[in-house]
Amino acid sequence: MSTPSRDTYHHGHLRAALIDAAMEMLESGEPFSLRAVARQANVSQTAPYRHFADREALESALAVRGFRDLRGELSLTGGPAASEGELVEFGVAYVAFALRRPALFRLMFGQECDDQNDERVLAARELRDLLADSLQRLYPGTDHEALAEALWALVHGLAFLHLDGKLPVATSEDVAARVRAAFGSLRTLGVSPAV
Amino acid sequence: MSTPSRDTYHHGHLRAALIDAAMEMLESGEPFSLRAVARQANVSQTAPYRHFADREALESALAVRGFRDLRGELSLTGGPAASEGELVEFGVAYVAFALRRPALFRLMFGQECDDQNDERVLAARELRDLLADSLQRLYPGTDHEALAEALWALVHGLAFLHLDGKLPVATSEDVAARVRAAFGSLRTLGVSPAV
DNA sequence: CCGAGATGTATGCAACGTCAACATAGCACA
DNA sequence: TGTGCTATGTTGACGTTGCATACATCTCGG
Repeated sequence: MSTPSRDTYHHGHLRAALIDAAMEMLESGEPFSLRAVARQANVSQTAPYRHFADREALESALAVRGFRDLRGELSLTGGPAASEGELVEFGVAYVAFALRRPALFRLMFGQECDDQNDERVLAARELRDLLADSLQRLYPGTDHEALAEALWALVHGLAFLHLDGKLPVATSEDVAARVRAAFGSLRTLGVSPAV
Repeated sequence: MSTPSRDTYHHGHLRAALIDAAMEMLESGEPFSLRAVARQANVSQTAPYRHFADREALESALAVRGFRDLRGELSLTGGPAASEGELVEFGVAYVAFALRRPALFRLMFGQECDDQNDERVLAARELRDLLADSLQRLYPGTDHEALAEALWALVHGLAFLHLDGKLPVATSEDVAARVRAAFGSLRTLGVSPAV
């Protein structure tokens, strides 16, 4: 499956095969290296350099796929959230994604990344737009910029803190409940005396 | 300064010198390696292994110092926040720390860490306790757990998103203003229809 | 004063990312 | 049908990393 027939000198789908192999290793927990990826694709150690300038380029390709996947999981319909409850579930799905595919999530966010990679920047932007559209629909007339940042940061922070074991946790349902509780608790701020 | 007199065979303060050297490299942007750190401390490549079991142990030591530093910057007095405004400034300081010492912050959070390292776990816990104490004082009778998680996640997420360049940004004052705006915008949620 | 244990050193390994030089396959064009 | 160009894959090598083992040197308690 992952190893196309290698009876010809030319591989044919090397680029895709490399991404597949790298993603597979990433998901299975082992740290991926260019050499290991090449090995998995049944190809010489330096073959990847025909398709990726360097390791970072491969990582960006993985990140792009990650962003697309994440967006797909947030919004099953592809559109923005239609209710506040749905918005909260976006957050739940975001954190769930991070916990289910931790290595990929870290790769997408937890490191200095190539900001020159247009496709990668674009993919991240799509995610942000989905949230912005949702907020614009749900809270017309408010400061979307600030709210979008706050909510994204909230779920992003929850994801990372859970990932790092900084928050005590058990099952994935437990995590989901905590995400909802976090959203709910913010109302405490709203009804308290002004800053 | 960072290189104690090396006129004796035994270094004397090797452990501290190694941590200093590593921190210095980290702050100055260069990726630190055990070998490079040893070089900087004017010591053989394997000498660090007398003081740190492996690379991760050194990282944990750096992380511990980072947690202590961060806690000190959040609360200048050492105590919890006395007002909601002060709490917001905790958040501002948190994000500022992350942006001023990005490599250290990433080391503290942005990677799988050694949860077996007691000192490291403890240092992280101190941070969490500071927030919990503040909330207990400011909002008696609420669900501190959830609110603490939410607020920590908020600033943590803001820090990471800024670090990753996912949010457009300019000066550090700009960032501070955005953090305050993010806190403020959460009130929007509070006054909106129930979930 | 002397030997045991703490501390630092020398050497070497396997794996990594990367590069330059070379081999091969398939397509464009005659 | 043939010929050569270019994209693709291979080989071999360099310098780096983390780490382990065997060895040298110092310090201190008796």
